[in-house]
Amino acid sequence: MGGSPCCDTTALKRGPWTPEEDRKLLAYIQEHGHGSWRCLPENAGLQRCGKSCRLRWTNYLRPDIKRGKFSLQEEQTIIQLHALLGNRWSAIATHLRNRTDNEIKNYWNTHLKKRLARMGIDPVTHKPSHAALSSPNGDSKNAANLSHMAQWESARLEAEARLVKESKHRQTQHASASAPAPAQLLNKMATRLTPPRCLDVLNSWENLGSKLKIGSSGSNRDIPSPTSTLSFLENVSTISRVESSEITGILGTFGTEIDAFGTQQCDINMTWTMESTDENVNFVHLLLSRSGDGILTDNGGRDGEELEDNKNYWNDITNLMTCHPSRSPKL
DNA sequence: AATTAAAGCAACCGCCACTGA
DNA sequence: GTCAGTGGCGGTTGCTTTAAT
Repeated sequence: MGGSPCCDTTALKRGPWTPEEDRKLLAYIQEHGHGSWRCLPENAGLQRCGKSCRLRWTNYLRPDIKRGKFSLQEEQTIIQLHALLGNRWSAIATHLRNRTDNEIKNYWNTHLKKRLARMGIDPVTHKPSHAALSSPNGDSKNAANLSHMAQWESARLEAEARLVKESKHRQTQHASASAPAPAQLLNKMATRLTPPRCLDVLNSWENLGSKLKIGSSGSNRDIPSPTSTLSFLENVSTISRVESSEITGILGTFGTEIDAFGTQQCDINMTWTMESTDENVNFVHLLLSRSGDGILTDNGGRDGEELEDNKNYWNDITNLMTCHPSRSPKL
């Protein structure tokens, strides 16, 4: 783990943490909180620098950390957010409860990036590789994808420009740090001027989902064993001239940051991911972007533990789409 | 069984943003 | 406005484990 140390470490230990060090750090923080990381090592009796203690706590010892295999839902969320946010691992981590940015980053680099590459998707740009674009029967689908991509990109870029203008004003109004709302997330993203990214990956992931639904060879050990009727759909669509209050009605009960949409009529681009069986809708993730200003919101990815009546939830969404048939979803 | 290569991941560093003096 | 201290983030390293030969 190369490079020069971050501080004077002549008397400080480096490298892997021992169980005894973990115990000391855990016990100290549980009793006193971490307070100043700089002072913590001495107070806790550790021969480590504060930075090392903070890293060990945030990436390993924190009691709310979820460890182990990533679920299919988590993988999809990471890919979708990476398409929007790029390598903003901490921002992505705020959307995956109990996963650390470091763990997500490692998982992306060791699993997802390679898998996307095998699927013909450039993991940096999230655009299809040349080979994928020139597939014999993909022209019409790609054209539709490009249309949606253009809508998303347009909305996102508009939002970035607008939010850069507003950033100074917002900074004075949002002095207290809390979990970032999607608009705040975009604000932070905008200040770093991320390169344009697209959402072709969603469609390729859909293809993977379709293969999984049909296949029973079990060759892909990364995917949880499906039930006999598991279906998995992803889509991007645009609802025209919808009252955002209609969407509020659907999402409001799940504590969504729908307030960002206000109450006026607007065009809304909608990306959704769902997983269902005959009996249940196990997971629904909605990502909405208002055309014009590109304000984003989502439902955070709702799973079976959170959705009391998943089928009704999904029915509400599909009914809404049906009421706006001009660009209804391809189900 | 031994060796080598690849994968996984914890931990590190440098940089940057924020805050208060 | 400037500067130092601090915490957080993203990129990277290198040790350990697993798979392949």
